[in-house]
Amino acid sequence: MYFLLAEAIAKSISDSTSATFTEALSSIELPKKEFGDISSTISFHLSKKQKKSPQLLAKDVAGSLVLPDWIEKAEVQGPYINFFLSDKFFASLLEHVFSLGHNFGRGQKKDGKVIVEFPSVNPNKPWHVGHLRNALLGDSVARTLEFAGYEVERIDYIDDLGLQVAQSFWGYKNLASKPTGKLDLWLGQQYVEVAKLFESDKQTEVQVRVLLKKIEEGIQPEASECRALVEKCVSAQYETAFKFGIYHDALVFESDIVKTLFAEGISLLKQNGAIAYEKEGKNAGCWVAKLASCDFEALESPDKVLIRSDGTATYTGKDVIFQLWKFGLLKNDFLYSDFLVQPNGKICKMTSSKGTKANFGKASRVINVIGTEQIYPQKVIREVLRLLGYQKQAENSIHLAYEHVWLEDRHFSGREGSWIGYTADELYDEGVKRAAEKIKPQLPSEEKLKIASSVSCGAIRFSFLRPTPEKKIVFKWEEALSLEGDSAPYVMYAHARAYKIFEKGGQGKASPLPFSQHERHLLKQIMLFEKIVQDSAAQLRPHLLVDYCIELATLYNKFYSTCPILSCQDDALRQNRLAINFAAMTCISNALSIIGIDAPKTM
RNA sequence: GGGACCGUAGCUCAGUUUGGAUAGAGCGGCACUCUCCUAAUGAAAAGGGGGAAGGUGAAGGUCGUGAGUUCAAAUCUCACCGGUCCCGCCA
Repeated sequence: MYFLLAEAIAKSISDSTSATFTEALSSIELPKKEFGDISSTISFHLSKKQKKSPQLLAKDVAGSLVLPDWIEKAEVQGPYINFFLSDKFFASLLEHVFSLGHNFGRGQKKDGKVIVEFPSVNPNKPWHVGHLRNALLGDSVARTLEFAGYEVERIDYIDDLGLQVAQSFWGYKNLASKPTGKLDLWLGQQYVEVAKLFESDKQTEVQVRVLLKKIEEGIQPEASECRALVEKCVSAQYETAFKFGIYHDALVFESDIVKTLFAEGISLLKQNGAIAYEKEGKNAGCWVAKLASCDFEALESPDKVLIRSDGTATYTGKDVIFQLWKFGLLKNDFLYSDFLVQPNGKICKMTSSKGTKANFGKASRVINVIGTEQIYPQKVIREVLRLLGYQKQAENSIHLAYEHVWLEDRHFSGREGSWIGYTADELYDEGVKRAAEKIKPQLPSEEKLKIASSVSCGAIRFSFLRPTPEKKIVFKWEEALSLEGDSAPYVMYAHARAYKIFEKGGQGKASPLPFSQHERHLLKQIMLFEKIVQDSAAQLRPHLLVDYCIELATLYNKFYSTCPILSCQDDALRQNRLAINFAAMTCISNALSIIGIDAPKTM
């Protein structure tokens, strides 16, 4: 209803002034609540054209407006025109929320598919809190886009041909210790050992390189053994993912990209003239993208090698080919088999040498969730697509860049093992422990565990999603697991509170009785939900929803403490308040679901 | 050498993409509320000390610095300062 309201106001402004509808619409703002419910700065824009003072114009405009019945009155304050919403508007809003229920806020279906690729963690270690940030960002962006009306596909890229995996695989085959406990954790710890050996012992290095070459070339039995180990490791990583409500549609293995897409991708690159063969110089024998020819800053390295002199592709070369696949620009396609059934009931598929065809890829927009350190290579991918003539796909290649999670004085390194003690699993478990201490002791222990799990997941999601992605996070246990103040439990508790009242009093019935201050403020926030969903989807910034939830819960709590509901004697008023309570509950629940947090009935 | 991002209250961060009214939260700290102790016998607490789940209130700001554009700048432009990252046929 926010959009309808803004359009209605813009229309009445454009009808009675020289402003266009678009100008009028862009002049609509949300003022501080002391000034009014919604406002327009149109007089500033008009004053430029008409050479009159904005103050005078504001008066003229406000006097001549024909207002829809959703608006009680328009008031002029200096150059601003402030509108006050009518009780009728709020009653309609309540009916609107009632009729949509858990679809309240959902955007209309939009054309085209969006691929979100995340978190693409190397399959030889457990997720640490840094990987978790990537995964939560990707998951929340995917949820937001879905709720906003887009078709979304969640892809996870599995680099099963890297040096890291070869090192872990070598250790798995050659070292004395055998896996115990969760496989990803064991592999990660072992990788630290192997990496040291690899640095110090020439023979180990040679053996690992030989092994790497074998798995790259698909030589058996090593290639199959390694693939099996990688799959087991990803399964273990996904146990972690599921605790946080993170799901995927398909895993794409690098080995399958090499087998299925490479020949076609490379010939496409060569044919198209987008990349050039270097006969001499430092890149002699390589195929190189000449980035200086497009409007790439000339000062960044203008030549980027995509195909090495030995005919293999560089990282960026592979990424370009994978990106082409994501947009459906290659003829060859993967086969898929089932990877596993996820707790949400959906099967996660994986690319595979045998299996069936599926309709993954062919997206109109691709969002890669990758750290800021890869801004340059991601930009190269976009430019190469442009060189290939895929202008539109280049524009729709989006790098969702996020800053890393740090410890006070160092960053996380898989090789050095600085992540040990900071895995996503440990964080989650600690969160469950802390949450359990705060839950009503009278609840049955099974329910207590369920709530503690939700609270832990919620608190962590909140603390990782709240800062904007480009902000570095210094990891601190107390902050990551904060259960007080601006935190998920605060919002979850507001929902539980509303649910209790709903359970006892029902969902009420809205009527255009005069609404009190606190009721109006709460309802206005509910009205904004649709706008926040669209803003958040357009900007790929889930933290807007996090902030929205906090504000919503705060306004609900003010309503709760100032407007008695169940004890209200006046029946019509009671019904109205029950309706507000129900609408707030619906809105909190819907908003939380987009950022992957449960809305509990009790806690 | 070049480029990108970050810098807002003591701390952690919103707000910058789309310029607009008095720059917002949370945490912490402060005051009050509550409570216990403290006077040669008893009551009493101006003043002092301790505790605290909660509640209430107020305080806290050169928006990194300086210039420019504008009726209007945290927001746009430029320069500078501080921090981080990137600029391989590596991974």
